[in-house]
Amino acid sequence: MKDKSELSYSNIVRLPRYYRFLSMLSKQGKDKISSAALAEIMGVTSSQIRQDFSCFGLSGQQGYGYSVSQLLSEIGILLGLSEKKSAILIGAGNIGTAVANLSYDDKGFEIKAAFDKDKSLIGKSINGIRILDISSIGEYVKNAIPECAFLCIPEDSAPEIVRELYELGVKCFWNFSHYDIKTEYTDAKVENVHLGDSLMRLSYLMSKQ
Amino acid sequence: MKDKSELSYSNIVRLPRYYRFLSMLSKQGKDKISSAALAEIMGVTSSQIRQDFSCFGLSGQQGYGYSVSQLLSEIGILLGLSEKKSAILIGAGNIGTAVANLSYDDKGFEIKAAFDKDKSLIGKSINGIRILDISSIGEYVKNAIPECAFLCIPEDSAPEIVRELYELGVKCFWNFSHYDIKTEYTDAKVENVHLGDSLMRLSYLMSKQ
DNA sequence: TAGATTGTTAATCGATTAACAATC
DNA sequence: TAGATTGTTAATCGATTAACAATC
Repeated sequence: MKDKSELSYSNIVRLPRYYRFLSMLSKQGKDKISSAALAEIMGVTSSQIRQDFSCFGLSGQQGYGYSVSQLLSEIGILLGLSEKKSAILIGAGNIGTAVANLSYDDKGFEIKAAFDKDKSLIGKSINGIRILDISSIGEYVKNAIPECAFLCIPEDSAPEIVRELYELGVKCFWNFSHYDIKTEYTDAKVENVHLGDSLMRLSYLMSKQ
Repeated sequence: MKDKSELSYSNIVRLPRYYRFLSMLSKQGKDKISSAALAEIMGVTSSQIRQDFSCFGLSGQQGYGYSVSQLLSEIGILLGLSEKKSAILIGAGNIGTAVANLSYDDKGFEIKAAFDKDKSLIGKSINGIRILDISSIGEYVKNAIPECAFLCIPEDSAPEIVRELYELGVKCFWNFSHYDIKTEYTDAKVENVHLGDSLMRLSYLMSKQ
């Protein structure tokens, strides 16, 4: 197996998709799959699957195929799904509420607290997560030391919050704002969800022709 | 300018990001930018910018640079942001509510109605959008003929709804479910937002090393 | 004119696919 | 053993970068 850090971004992007399809097969009671059969289901080439699996350090059995349960468990480990990482939610508006209500049991995260500046929300809970005053975030982070922040706030307030969090040692972000964290903090670990960009791509697809 | 349909996916993915950075420059009052200066701001190479712009059919002036307002307006046209496309929202839960509350004025869409199966939601409104009974969707679509559906429902109910919509002529989807529309309906225009996949990638980034 | 910067061609790099020997 | 399928190497394809002539 290659060093994990050698995985290219193209590889990483496909990893969760493999996990999803293999979970489905597992639920269906399948425990043996060939690269050709999986390729058919996923709409990719069997070559790519074998190449990817080889990069991921996953092996099958020649003449037989791969074990679904084994693939699942190894991809789960690779993705770090079994290590619960603590997160805080910044912004308890519409997006924040939706994010708070996702299920995190099987995804390696746990939201410990939420923060908002809206006084009317403070003290309430979403999905069992207490909403605290954003002004208390420095104090909270110093004590609780969350590993990661889910950034569900508008772009204009993002730079300030990110700076504060980063200086307190929070360097991983699930970023729903348009603020470009990586260009400012190159060593931060960031996964962006840009709903606006996604929608514009749909607009493009619908407009052409 | 090349035929629009010749744009590769790598090109399309970058298009909204250019739009965002150029909007920012425009707000700052800049109306002249060189590929080198834009590259610096966006953290990419100037070669890529010139190549992309050339693919997009955008031109500058040799020895001078590009006009921000001109780029913005042409990328806006390319993305189809000025043609309002009608959409319906399927699912008025947490994600659906968040999606209903996004601003669509400048993104080329308008949500005409929302649908849910939860009787307690029916008749209410989110952000001025009426929530209708999901069982009336066939009738609604036949009359209103929306161009696009925003799919904010769990995966298990997605296949059935997509089939119904597709057969009624709705072939464009902003898909928040994990149901793989493209493999079933190859001519559908689909933009996926897979929050689970995104979170797993973050988990991967945080787990390695 | 001289300097700057585009637009384009060619070179490089990386990712995907094809082929097939290894082997279960 | 024969058939199936992996694992890997080589070939192809596409995307990114570098270079520079064209030209404002």
